[in-house]
Amino acid sequence: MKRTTIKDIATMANVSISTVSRALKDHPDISETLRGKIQSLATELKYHPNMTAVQLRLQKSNIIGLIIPEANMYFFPSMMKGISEVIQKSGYNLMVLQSNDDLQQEIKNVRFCYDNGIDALLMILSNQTDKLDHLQELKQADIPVVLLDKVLDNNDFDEIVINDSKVTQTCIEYLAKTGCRRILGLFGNKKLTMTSKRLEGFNEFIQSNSKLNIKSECHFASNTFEAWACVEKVYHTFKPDGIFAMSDEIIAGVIPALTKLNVDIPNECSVIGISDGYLPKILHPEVSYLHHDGFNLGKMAAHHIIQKLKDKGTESPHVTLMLSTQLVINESTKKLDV
Amino acid sequence: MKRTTIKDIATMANVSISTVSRALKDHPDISETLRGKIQSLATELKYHPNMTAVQLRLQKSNIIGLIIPEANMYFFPSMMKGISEVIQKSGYNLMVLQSNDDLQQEIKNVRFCYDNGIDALLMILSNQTDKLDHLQELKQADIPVVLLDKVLDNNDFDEIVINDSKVTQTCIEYLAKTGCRRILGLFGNKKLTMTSKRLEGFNEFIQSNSKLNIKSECHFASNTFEAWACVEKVYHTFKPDGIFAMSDEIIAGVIPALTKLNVDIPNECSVIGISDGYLPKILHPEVSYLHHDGFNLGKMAAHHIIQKLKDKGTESPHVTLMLSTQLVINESTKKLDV
DNA sequence: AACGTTTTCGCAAACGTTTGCTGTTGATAA
DNA sequence: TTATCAACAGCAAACGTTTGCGAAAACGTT
Repeated sequence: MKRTTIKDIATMANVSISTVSRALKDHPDISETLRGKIQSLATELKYHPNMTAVQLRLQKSNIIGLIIPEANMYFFPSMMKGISEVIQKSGYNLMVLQSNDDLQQEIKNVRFCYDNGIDALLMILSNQTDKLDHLQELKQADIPVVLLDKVLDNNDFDEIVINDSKVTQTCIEYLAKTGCRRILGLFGNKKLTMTSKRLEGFNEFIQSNSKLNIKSECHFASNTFEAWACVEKVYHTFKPDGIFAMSDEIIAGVIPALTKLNVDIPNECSVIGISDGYLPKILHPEVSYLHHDGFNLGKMAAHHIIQKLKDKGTESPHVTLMLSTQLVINESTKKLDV
Repeated sequence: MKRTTIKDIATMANVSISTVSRALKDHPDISETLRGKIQSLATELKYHPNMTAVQLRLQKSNIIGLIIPEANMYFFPSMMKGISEVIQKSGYNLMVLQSNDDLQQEIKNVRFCYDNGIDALLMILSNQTDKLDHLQELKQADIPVVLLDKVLDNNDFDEIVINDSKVTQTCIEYLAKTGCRRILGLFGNKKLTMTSKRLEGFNEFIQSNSKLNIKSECHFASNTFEAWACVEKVYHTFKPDGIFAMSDEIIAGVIPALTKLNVDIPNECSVIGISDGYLPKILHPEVSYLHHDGFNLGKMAAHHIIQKLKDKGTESPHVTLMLSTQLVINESTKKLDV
């Protein structure tokens, strides 16, 4: 069955299509009576505007794109929830695309967004992405872009992040304060700026607190099971009394590994991580973590990009928004003496 | 900067718009030389067709919509991966929308998809959805719709599911075979067809094996922490020697609850569930599960809908595709005597 | 009765494509 | 020379909207 168009209504009501168009959006040019007649006719015929046509005419889609590497289980669900909540409230629609951590796919996705007339783009870079050429076109077309979470140095796009270095230091500091002196750092994909920032924080704390004489060792794992394997391999050689896991994915490998090794957490070895907060609750023992709040990150990002959409036209320098964080202490670490 | 259009190219090349259009898609009407000239001009000007316009003209978007309740951590990531893999390979694009388990939002999403000219729709119903009126318009417009995983009885849409009743029976059967005689069933949202099907299977096994004299008790929890609380409350009164958890979300509550209660799994109490397979690996002890494979479900659904897209026009009755499943036995249950 | 205002509505262009049809070349065959 | 034909390219309509402008009708004012 063909979709009813404005033209159908015009024919039936014996008026021009412009009159119908105006009547449907309560334009004062159209008399009360005619307006009513046309509107009831429209609902009767179940008329809904063809957004493709509207988009073409208005050069505006009300769609905000979101490109993510993959919908993994930890961070994205809560972040997407935050984003979509805000976006929907603002009358926009969210269109989610996945790059599967593949740069070529990411480029295609950006292309797709641009060619389909999205109004703005939220983006989490893939692991492979190390420059942002594919975003220049959007920039030139004055389409707002906001990068979340993973970012690159020296880019000129708005970004919203946590202070990776600082939060890592906070974690290590906690371990140190509770007596850990042999700390194993487990990190994710080496190529990510996020990883190097967190690694930086890790090393910085150790170095600037050299009086504590902390021994440390760092390793990289690109997923849960690599992290697991890594702990199994390293534990007996390095004998850590504290482990820092830079993400949920890593935490999910560390805990089972230690459990299998029959390590007493936290008495033999403390564990702390950076996490969105869900996973730590269902693991045993409950893991201490620096709360990297995906839900709020999403909300902030969405708010920010909608603001940019409103301010469109006014030139503004790019900004970096920093999300506040919080340390949550559970059973996987010793308590601080108060 | 304005986007370059076909018209810009036409002006520069001193030919008509139609010639450019044809040249760009290698139409034989355009001479070799002119074609080359236009094509290089196009790449030089970084021309990319405005898909909105193409869509309007061709009445086809190459976009497949996917509406999900929410991007929770367990099932959706792998499913989405399966879907997007297949869809991208077929030259389509996937547009993901979330209903947040809210029927009104789901209706809006369907509306949005329809109004924006998607070619087909994949859909996981929200918990609230109990009829499919909002999909009728798509059906009438001959837009393929495939329902995944959660379905309703007596609908006339294509669906792809697992045999909920049977897989549940398989789980309970395993518990029974390994000696469990007091089985606690933990289920999700009561209103879901999925839940009642699985509950049905549960009860059916118990009843049709009455000679085994199995005592059972069933409870409902709509999320991980409700499940957790439920186990805490029920465990000491009912004293189960086997627990069936109907989903990852439930499993994630059951294991920590038992751990806190100091229950020895599986010696005091076995645990088995229906799962996508990731979570069981990182819990301790590793959980036995009936593999409900999200990745494959996604792939199947995507293949099916693309096939429907190809077969468009040819009338066909609605089908129900059944995903094959597999039992994976880990440490959380006793082994079968061989 | 003549004129000015307001109300009410339609014409047509525009958004960027695609494509059926037509028209113009130049070459070939009769 | 003329008819035929292929090769090449443009015109214009169409997809479904929105909206500036102009015009007709209705009304009020002198």
